[in-house]
Amino acid sequence: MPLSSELQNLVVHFGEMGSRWGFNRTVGQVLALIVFNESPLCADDIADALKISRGNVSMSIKELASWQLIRTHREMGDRKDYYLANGTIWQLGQQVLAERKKREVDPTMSLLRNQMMDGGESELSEHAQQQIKEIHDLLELFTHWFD
Amino acid sequence: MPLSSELQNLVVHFGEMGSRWGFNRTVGQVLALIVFNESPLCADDIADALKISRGNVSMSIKELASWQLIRTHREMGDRKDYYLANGTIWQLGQQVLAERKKREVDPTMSLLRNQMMDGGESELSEHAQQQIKEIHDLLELFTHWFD
DNA sequence: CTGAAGTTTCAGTAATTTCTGAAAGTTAAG
DNA sequence: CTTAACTTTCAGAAATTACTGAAACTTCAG
Repeated sequence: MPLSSELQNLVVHFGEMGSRWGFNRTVGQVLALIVFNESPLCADDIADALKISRGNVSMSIKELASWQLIRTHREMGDRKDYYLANGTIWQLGQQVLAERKKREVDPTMSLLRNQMMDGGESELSEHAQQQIKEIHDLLELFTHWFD
Repeated sequence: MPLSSELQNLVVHFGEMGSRWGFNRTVGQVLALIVFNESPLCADDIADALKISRGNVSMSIKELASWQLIRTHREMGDRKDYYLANGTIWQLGQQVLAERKKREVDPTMSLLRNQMMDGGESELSEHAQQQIKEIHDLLELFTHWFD
C-alpha cells in the first residue's frame, strides 16, 4: 500500500528533520509513519511503506524504543509486533527533550563540574576558568527549566 | 605550541559534543579553543593546535561565523585575521539556541501550517490532522519561550 | 520436538560527511 | 603593476555513518 502523497510529504519531511533532531533519516521517517497512523503498524508494513530493508526497520524500531517514543502492541492469536506512539504529542516532545538533554547537556555538565572541583590546582588561565563557570551555570539553568 | 592537558581535554570534549550540538567535531574543537583563549587566535594557531589542515580551519571558521559565534579582529600592521568569541557565554548560548530553532523548528512549523491550511481538502485521516495540529501547537509554544 | 512465523544481529557494502592540500583568489605594501 | 602574505575554494581521499540481506535466534502451535 503506497502512502497518500500528503502523508508521503510529511514522512519525507520528518526524515530530513530526523538528523537534526538527533536520530537519522530513516528513524525520523519511521517515527512519522507511526505517529500519523492511528492503528499500530507491524515491521513489514513499515519496510513496505518506506521501501527499506527489514533489518533497517528493526534497527530503527530499536532506536525509537530506546528514546521511549514508541511501544509495542500484540494482538491475541497473532505473532507479529505492532508499534504505536508512546503517548500524546506533548509526551513525545517531552521525551525527546529529556533524551536530548541527557545526550547533549549532561556529559558536559559533568566534565565542567569536575574541572571546577580542581580549582586552584588548574593550569588553566583565569579566563578559561571563568568561561567554564559560566558555561556550567548556563547549562544548570537549562536543567532547571526542563524540570 | 601544544595545549595544556586540561585544555586538551576540554577541546576534545567539545569536539565530541560538537556533532550533537549541530556542528561537527572539528568545528566544536575550534569553538572551544577560541572560547577558552582570552586573546584572539589566527588560523595558523588553530591549525597548529588542533593538527588540522589550513583549509579545514577556514571551513570551520566560516561555519562558526555563520552561527555568529565568533568574530574577526585585525591588528594594525598585521595582515592576519584573528578570531575571538562573539560575546559572553550567555550570548553565545542564545545564539546557538536561536540558530538551532531556525534549523530544527521553523521548517517544520512552516510545513505543518501549510498542511493545516488545506483543512477539509486533506486526504489525511482525522487522527493525522489532529496530530499535526498538536505538533504545531507544541512547536509554537517553544517559539514563544525563546522570545 | 519440529517447523513455521516472526525478530534481531552483523559483516560487508553503499552513501554521506568531513578533511586535505594544491590551486585560485584577495589584499595591501612597495 | 608586482610581489608577498594571507585566505578561500574545491576536487578527490579518508573517515564515518547508515543500510542490506542472509544467517542466527526466538517463540509458539501442533
